[in-house]
Amino acid sequence: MYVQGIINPFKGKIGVISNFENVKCLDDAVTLFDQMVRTKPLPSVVDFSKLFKTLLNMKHYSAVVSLFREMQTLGITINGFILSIVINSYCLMHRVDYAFSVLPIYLKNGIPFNVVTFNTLMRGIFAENKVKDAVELFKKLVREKICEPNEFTYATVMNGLSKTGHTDKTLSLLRLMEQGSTKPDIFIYSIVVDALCKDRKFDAAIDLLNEMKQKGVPPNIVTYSSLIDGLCKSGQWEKVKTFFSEMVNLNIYPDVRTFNIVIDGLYKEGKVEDAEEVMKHMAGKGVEPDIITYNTIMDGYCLCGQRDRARRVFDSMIDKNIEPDIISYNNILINGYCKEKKVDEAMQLFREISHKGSKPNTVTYNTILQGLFEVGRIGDANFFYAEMLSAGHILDLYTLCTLLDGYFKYRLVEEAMSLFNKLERKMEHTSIELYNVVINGLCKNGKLDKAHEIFEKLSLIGVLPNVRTYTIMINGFCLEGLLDEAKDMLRKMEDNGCLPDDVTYNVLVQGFLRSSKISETATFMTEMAGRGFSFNATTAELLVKAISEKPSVLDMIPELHSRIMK
DNA sequence: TTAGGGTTAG
Repeated sequence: MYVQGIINPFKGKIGVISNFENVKCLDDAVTLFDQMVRTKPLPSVVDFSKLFKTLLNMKHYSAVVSLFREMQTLGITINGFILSIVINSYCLMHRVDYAFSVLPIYLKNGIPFNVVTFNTLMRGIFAENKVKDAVELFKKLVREKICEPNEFTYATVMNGLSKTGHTDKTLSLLRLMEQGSTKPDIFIYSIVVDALCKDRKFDAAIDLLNEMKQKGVPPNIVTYSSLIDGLCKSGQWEKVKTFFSEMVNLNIYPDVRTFNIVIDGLYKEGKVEDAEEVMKHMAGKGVEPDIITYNTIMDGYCLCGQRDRARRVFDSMIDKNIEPDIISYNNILINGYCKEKKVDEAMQLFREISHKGSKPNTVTYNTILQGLFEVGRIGDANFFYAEMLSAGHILDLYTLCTLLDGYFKYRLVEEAMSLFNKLERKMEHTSIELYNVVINGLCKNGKLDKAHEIFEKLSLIGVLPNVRTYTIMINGFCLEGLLDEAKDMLRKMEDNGCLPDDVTYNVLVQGFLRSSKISETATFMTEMAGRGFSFNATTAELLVKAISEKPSVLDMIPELHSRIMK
């Protein structure tokens, strides 16, 4: 029994007290809804919005929509709270078009739009990667004074921008806010710190952290976790320790998320023992592992080639009554099968998952798609992609990159370009990562001119090349023996404030070595050493080859000499 | 006394 009628002695009428905490699943919610609509007098609109919020939290977005329609059919009063929950549901279903179609309902019912309406819509637009549309809406709100943007508005826009690679714009908005009346709060600062870390601008992130302290907006657990994540991913373990201690000294205690971040970082670097040490520390501090901890551990073991151990962890999870989720399946079982090139087993498991109560998600599809391409089963990959589309699955950037990369890898340039052109026309997925795949694919298939053309177009369409884009172009030029162009590109990237990384230098060195330009190779190697970058396997192989063909190479490259001595 | 913002998986 979820609804209890009680007499409210002050108002003298029957009110409904609903215990929404008892609503555990979709059935409970629908039962409660049915009871509510039959109660006389009707429960308040507040009760209905609480129920809708509960459904939203349980991710039953389409249920929100259908119950909302039923309310309308029954002529039950609605309000702005309910409408924004409906808009949010559509947005979370990646149907921002339907979300917009809710706007006329405001007008019909005389409910004014407010800043929440637009914040929710903007988040939905960003979720579909329509950066330009979102920014346009933001500007329109400000320009036409439709509503006053608040901290939430800025947070939404800045998060959307940073997640699509526009860290610089995020930073300018921060500075703009500091001048204006809506001052940046802890959410805003945390978004910028995270953006800077994802952009590998750690010094800037640390500067901002200090700036926060000075401005009286002290960093919290999220800010520190973001920074620690960035530092883990870039292998700066000393700094990880520093900030870990710093936060504890400030009485900000690492939570399960912080620990998961560190454990994940350690496994990704193959530091299994350190990861286990951190887990012990975590247990000692009384922080309970969650499902993500287990998934991280399993993923970590798989990465270190200890797949059997991961399956143990899998079993122990079940023993501890922690239900494996779709990520557990994705990370260890499906991904494991795919890595072992046992795609049929992966497919079979994929079919079984839904019977076990989990639902394959986009990552599941992407993993299998990638697995199929990996073993060259292009026809099956296409078939699987079609299945994904017809099942109404959301394609993410990874899906598209996997498809394009797969096509290019098997020299299916026309298929790749036709898919890319279709995507570009829709202009929904303008992300540098997607362009990187296309530019790389074209370069590797001997279509440097076309690749260059797309590269040049990037700035016109507002997509910023990143270090990988430049490296891909440099590699493209090197493959064609156009070493001057490769060097020009290196200069260009530095002029544009994009610093070359170890991959860039390895690519350059390989290009010059292949053309036997030893003295220039030596120059780049010295630069590499100065920046603390090391050779990768391919570079080392080429070097060995060059030396065996011509031993004097060794003397021409002093840098190499000292390294070999070491 | 009901709506909208930040950190971890491929």
